[in-house]
Amino acid sequence: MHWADVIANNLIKKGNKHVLATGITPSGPIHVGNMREVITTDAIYKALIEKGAEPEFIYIADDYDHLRKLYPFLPDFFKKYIGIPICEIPCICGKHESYADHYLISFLDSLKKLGITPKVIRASEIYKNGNYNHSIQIALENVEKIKDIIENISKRKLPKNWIPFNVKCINCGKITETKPILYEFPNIEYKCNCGYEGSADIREGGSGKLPWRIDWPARWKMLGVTFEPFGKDLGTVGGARQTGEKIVKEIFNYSPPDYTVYEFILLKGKGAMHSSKGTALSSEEMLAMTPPEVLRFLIVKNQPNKHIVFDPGFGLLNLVDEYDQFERIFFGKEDIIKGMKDIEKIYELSQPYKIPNKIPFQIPYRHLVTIVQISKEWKDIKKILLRTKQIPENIGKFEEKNIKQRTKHVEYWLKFFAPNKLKFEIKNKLPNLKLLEKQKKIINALIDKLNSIEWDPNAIHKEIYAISEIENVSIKTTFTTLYQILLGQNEGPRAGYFISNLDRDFVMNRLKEAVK
RNA sequence: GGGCUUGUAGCUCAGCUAGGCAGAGCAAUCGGCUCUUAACCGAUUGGCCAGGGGUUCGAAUCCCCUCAAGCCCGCCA
Repeated sequence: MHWADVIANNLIKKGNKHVLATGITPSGPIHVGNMREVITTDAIYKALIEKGAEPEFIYIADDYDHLRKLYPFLPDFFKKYIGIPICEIPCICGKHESYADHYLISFLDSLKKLGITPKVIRASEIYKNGNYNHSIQIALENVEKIKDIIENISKRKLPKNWIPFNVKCINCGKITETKPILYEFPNIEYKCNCGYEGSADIREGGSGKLPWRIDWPARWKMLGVTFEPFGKDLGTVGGARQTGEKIVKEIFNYSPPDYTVYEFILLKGKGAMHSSKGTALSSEEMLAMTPPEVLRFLIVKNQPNKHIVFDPGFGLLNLVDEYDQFERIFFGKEDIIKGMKDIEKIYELSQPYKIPNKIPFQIPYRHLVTIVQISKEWKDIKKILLRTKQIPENIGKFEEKNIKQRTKHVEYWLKFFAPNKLKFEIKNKLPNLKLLEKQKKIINALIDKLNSIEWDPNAIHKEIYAISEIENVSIKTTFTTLYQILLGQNEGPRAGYFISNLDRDFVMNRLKEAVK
């Protein structure tokens, strides 16, 4: 059984209605690793629906969290915003309402492409509109209990006058600099490092924020969360999940939600992703170089508790190939391979929206990698595909759009991630080169032959061999010569396929020019 | 120190939440006209499923122990 079904079944044992929660702080570019939380939850959400349950899927944007430090991608002057909630810091590009929105909007945009449509809740809103007030009051009534729980479980020593609430300074706007002096419902008198002294009324929304270890359990209760996955780092002993379980039971009187711990996605050769260390692949980048179903596929086919090593170089081609293979098997075009499990389910869960009712037209990614480098414009690419009969004349609009979209992804990949070994450029002028006599001889012979043969990969390939043999030139020399003339380099894509994709007249003229 | 995960072919990994013949891809070897790169085709080779114990008619799969590796343990996915 697929893991999403296993989890869904366990949830259904407890009831039919569920609230699945996810939460990612938009304090920087959201990377593919972060995406795992949302895609994992979406898979469970869809499995629940299929089984007739009534799940609700929510995403909480922690935009009331403060800026923790000056991340490497931020300009120096952002230093002054450290400690201020990210929804109250100006946007880094100036086009969004706030710092948080800058990252949040593009994240939500990615979600849409992935077919993930949770109810979005902004932490800043539920703080400001007072939804949290009751929880804040309860937390402040149980200071000692909460302190005990956190100190016992996390082995962390909290300061003497610690309270489970960070007051926001009304003067400097920071929530990290204030020290509480006296709490007497409903007011907290505080002193801020900026010099300001004042009083906050917790009945007023947005007067401050619960620290993470209390915020999380308070939220479970407030929103009725029954399932929420989290990363392995939070699952550790003494971590927020463990203190949260106890706090939610003993302070907020609510059962902790079910969960699954998900592992990190590692970048090949670089290890775990950290936006702050520059070793992250953002979800926008990923969605620019693959279709969304492939990103879903990557997450869905792996058990959440297994780490994924993702290779954005050659590995991406294999991933897309594998997806295409699953698709062929799903539609019965290819036999299932022994040992492959849950193929149908994985394919279904990989679809952002509807499952296609017939197999989409497939052109291998690797092949597109070659064609896209031959022609930049879609209409030219289409011409090649038609001429080489890789797509039928009567191709449907939807299918055409699909392939066109893939070429866009391939272009992006070539630009930013493809290994140099795979890149080439058709020179629009004959490269400056001096051919040896035997090279000229072979090209002349080719010109004669290529005129008359069928313009197809195998025929071209065979002709190249035949002529090399007749002229007694090493095959290597022939290939190298062709690449030099067409690409200005010594190596290139498989010659037969490659040349057949080029315009015949272009090739003939170029060859003639080369031996003039 | 604590926790989680992993260990299956030369390499990368499926198969473990259904206990029932050990599986793919790549590499290698051979063949397809002498085949250049990650868009070829067919065949062949290749495994004490980390090691030990237990449960079972039957274990890669479930349980226990040992060893090794990776990651996490202020915030972080």
